Amino acid sequence: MQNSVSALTLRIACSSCNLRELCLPVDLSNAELEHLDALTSIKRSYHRGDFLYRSGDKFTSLYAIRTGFFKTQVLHEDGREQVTGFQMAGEIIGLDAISSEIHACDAIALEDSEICELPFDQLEALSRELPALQRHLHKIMSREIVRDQGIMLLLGSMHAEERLAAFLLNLSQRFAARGYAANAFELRMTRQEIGSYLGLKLETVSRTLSQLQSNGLITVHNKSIELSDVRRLFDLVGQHPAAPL
Amino acid sequence: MQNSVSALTLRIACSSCNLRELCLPVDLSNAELEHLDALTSIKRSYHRGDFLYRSGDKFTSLYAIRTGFFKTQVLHEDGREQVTGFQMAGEIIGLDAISSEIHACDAIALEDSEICELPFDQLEALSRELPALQRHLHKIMSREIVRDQGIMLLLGSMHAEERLAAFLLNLSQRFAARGYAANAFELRMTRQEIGSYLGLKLETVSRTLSQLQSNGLITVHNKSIELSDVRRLFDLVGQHPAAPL
DNA sequence: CGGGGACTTGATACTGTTCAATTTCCGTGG
DNA sequence: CCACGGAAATTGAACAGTATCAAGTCCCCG
Repeated sequence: MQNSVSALTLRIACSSCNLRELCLPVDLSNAELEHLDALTSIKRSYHRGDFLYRSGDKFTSLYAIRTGFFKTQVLHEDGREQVTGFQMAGEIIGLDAISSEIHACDAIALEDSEICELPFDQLEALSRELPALQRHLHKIMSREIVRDQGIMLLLGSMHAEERLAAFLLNLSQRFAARGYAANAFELRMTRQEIGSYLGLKLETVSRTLSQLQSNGLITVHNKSIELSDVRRLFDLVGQHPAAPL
Repeated sequence: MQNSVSALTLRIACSSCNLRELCLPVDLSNAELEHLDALTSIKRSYHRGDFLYRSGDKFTSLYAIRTGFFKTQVLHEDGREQVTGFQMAGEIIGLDAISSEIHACDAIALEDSEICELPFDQLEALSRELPALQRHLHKIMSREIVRDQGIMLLLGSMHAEERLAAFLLNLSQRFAARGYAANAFELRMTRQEIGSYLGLKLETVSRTLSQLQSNGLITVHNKSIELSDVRRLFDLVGQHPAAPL
């Protein structure tokens, strides 16, 4: 479930791009696919630091990430901020805004990125016609709920070292699902952003990465990470391969 | 949004029970309502401690709580457990299972409760016919995502005192939305369950409640809570009336 | 090549945990 | 109705983990 990248996302975002091989169960006729293609005609590019949307913006569309990397964050009135997720190619962003029709968080590009805009009214209309699409949309939303609950578990009951192990393993699995190396990758976010996501201060993130390195579990050089002992990383998290977060 | 109890839930769970006054925006004809009533014919009762479903159970239905109080929790392989939410009358439970078609958490009654079972296949079919219902279902799922993100913020960046203030205010608002007293209520859960939900140990929960009491913000007698100074509770959380969590 | 942000590391402070001892509450059975 | 027993809750003292404050280094962008 973790490594099964959203089928809708990919089917949609990828009819016209390079991720088709990740497309999943949704079986549609060619005619039906044409409807989807019509729905997904709006493409857009963003540079690092650009906002895809801001908290308070009116909700109109979901966004499928075609390439690149985003973060979402909620800003508290008193200045506190919490990164609620990091999203990569093939993932859908904006689900939180459906409830109030106003975006509840900011979405910011962490590197140059391309998205496909999915007008939600049209998506709903089409999913009334296509039960497979409807089911898929529901699964995507449900998966987001499961993911969030995994993070609640992490924030509520794990120590710094375990949180970072879980975080790195999660990234690893998601990269692997996209055909990239599972055990060596570049972090797209700063220590502070990682810390915000994991409920830690940036110094603790830095220290803990150093500590994982000196224990031989990983190798760190700035933003480049190598997982040297995946086995022990899983042990730390207390799970065997195929984990939440 | 927090105090707007799920309309679908209520419309459904309440056509045949005593919560009709909370029913919300979904406008349906009588014929359409009959379909909903047909969908919601399965009622069931649970005693305190009963499982509504268990992690690993096959997913077939969502459940609308008609009366009572539930908790949901995820169990980690190494014994850790995390309470992911407390649900009360008018709320929908089971959304996390849609993604994998297997329940990802346990749902346990905290007091004698009644639920209305909503077979998900039928719900999906009906929502293809009724756009208002479809939209409503989407909003319910999205609201759950927003709620979870609020808890992430709480777990990631708040101190014990702030977490408890936010927790109590949230309960207060939800009771108020159901017509119960906002400033005096009984906790249905133990200190340990509160602690698990808030990422604290039960001793810390106890100590912090005592501390809030001696500062004059609340009055505690076992499970009975009185909010003596809502103003300052909101200040603690760093928000003004109408808050997440 | 210069400058500023990002990162690392150390020393110290503080919040929450852990361990332990009591007390209180509540359901059960006499 | 009261007495009993176990779970729940409170409180204290010592401890652990993370935050905070501060200094210095590294890296990348312009």
